[in-house]
Amino acid sequence: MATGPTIRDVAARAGTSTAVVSYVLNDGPRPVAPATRARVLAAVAELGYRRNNLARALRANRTGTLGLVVPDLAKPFFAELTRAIEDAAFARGLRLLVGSAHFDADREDEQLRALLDARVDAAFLVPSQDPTSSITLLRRARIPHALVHRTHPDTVCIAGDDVSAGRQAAEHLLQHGHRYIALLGVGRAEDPVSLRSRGASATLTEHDRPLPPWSMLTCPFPNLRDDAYRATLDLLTTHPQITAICATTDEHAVGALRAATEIGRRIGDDLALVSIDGTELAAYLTPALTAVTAPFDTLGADAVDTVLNPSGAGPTVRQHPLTLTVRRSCGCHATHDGHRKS
Amino acid sequence: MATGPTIRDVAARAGTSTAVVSYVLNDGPRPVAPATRARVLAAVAELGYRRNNLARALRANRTGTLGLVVPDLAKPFFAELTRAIEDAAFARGLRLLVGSAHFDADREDEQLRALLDARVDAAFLVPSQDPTSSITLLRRARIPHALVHRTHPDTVCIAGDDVSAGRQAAEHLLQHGHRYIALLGVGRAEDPVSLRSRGASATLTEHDRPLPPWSMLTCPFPNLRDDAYRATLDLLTTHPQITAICATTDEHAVGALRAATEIGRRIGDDLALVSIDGTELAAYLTPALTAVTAPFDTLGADAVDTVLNPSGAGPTVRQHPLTLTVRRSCGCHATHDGHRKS
DNA sequence: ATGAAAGCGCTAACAG
DNA sequence: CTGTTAGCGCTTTCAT
Repeated sequence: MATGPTIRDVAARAGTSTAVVSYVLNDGPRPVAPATRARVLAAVAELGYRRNNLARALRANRTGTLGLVVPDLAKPFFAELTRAIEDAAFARGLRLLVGSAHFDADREDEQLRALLDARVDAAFLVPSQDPTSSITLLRRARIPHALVHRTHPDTVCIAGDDVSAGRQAAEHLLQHGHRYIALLGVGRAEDPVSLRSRGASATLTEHDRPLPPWSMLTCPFPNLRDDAYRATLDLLTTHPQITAICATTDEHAVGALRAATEIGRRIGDDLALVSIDGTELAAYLTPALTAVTAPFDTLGADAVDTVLNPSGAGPTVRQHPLTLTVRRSCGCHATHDGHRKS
Repeated sequence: MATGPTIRDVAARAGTSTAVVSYVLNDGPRPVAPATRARVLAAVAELGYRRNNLARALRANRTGTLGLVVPDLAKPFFAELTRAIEDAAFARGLRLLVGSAHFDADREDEQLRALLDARVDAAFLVPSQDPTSSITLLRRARIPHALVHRTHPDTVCIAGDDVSAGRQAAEHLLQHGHRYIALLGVGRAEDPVSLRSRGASATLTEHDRPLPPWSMLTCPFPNLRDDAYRATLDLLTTHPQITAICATTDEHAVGALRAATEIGRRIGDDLALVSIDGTELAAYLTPALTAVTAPFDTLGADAVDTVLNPSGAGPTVRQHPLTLTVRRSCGCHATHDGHRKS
């Protein structure tokens, strides 16, 4: 409650008006004489004055706060994305409000409304399901916003180039000489899993290694890990000739890794595995996962910059390339921290 | 900029005053006649009025926002803790502002100041290093706050019972009949790693299995994983008689798992491993890690409740028990999702 | 270059 | 039970 000194106290101590103090504090919009400015700054220092951002926000209609809603803050991918966005926001002097939607559409809606009530300057959303109604909500709130890690024709989206990521993963496996390759993924509509699957599949077809239907394993959302586990167990049992697996997310890969291990196949040795995402989890696993890695920091920075400059250019999808990080799981003899050794 | 309808618009439409509208909206502090209340609510609905929390906050000196600073939002433990705290805050109608300190004291200080500038109602901190100066900052700001996952005599702390967690881990290993047990941990001062190490060590000593000095592996912070990897590699090479490892965090365990695997020891088979933390990462690994699991949701809920009711009782440490989750890495033949099978 | 003053939208005395 | 009104602390127009 001891709200500390106000701009009036500073003005009084500096022997000037609140207007001038404000000009000094904000470097404008009007000029201030050097001598006055010095007195103001001295007063600020002596009083330990800190501006009340609430009042500022009310007046300026701008809070300096951004908002982010993800399906689950604790999942490695979203956690890393959150860190990246927070870093970018912090670097620009902004704060970040976060919320988990628990993969639930209603909860996502509530979280979004909470952000709007908090009067965030802009909002980011990694939608849990079909983003249509969320986009409508955001549009009606007339607040700058962007979809992250997911695209939709009606708004601005910051995403990875997932089709290319799928291609890279498949290509790497092809370079290893694999002929029997399975694909873990095939999600809904235009989500990353689906795009990556499409890219991988296209590449395999182009190299005369079309995926037989039985080797395209569909894993419902959001129990990716366990679904991938079961699907892989099944596949390896019925089709032992498989020598390589392309996982469309690290979670899929985790499930595949467990299934393969239980069945006695050694990943990186007699079974190759390449993943897509490249969260730190991929580096943690044993063997470390070769993965097409998402550019988290770039995504975060671009997301923040994009909502900060509402170019008004209408819906767009800003795509950022993912890059291959070679570790052990593909069979390359790389060191465990990702540097290729042979 | 289209700030939407204000309380005045609602008052006008309902044919009453702003005061009454406010009373209706806040259920007090004064009573309102049912008929009037109904008219107000109708007006609110018709106008799609949403209260401006900025103005409310400025007036009430209460933002409805909590703040959290952790060393790294993307690390599994902190990510899960963040989710838990956000869930608890959301359940109580509050928002959460987050910040990463990057394990840096100065950055932590900046993040804390950012929270204060945002006028959060209360703040949580998982300190990156010695929390003394951060505590001073928080105290001077006269804002309710709590340390989480770390204790300090000068303030209120929400933590796990880490000594007991260490004991539980060691006991489980002893029950398996292991005689040569190594300990991965031994952090600084009173941090969780150090407390867990102390607990484990005490239990081993009490059971006449004191840890020889060479089997207590110190892993500097925050490169736990790689340090644990190197330390374990070293230990297993020089002391192959070791049959069990007690890791004080999941990150230590990840490093140990990799080292053991590279050296040809099979975790859960000819080398037992028990970890402490129990993040989802533990369940993801192959083999799944038996771990003494932190009660994230309880910690989050208690943290929020504690700062919301500043009991004024002065510094305390509120301790919550961790519980053993048996999976594969200890040698128990549990199913992969943690249910004990034999 | 500076000061006075009008609000931003809301809450809560204070008066009926 | 309800209306009037004074601010919360700040920014910014309008004077000077």
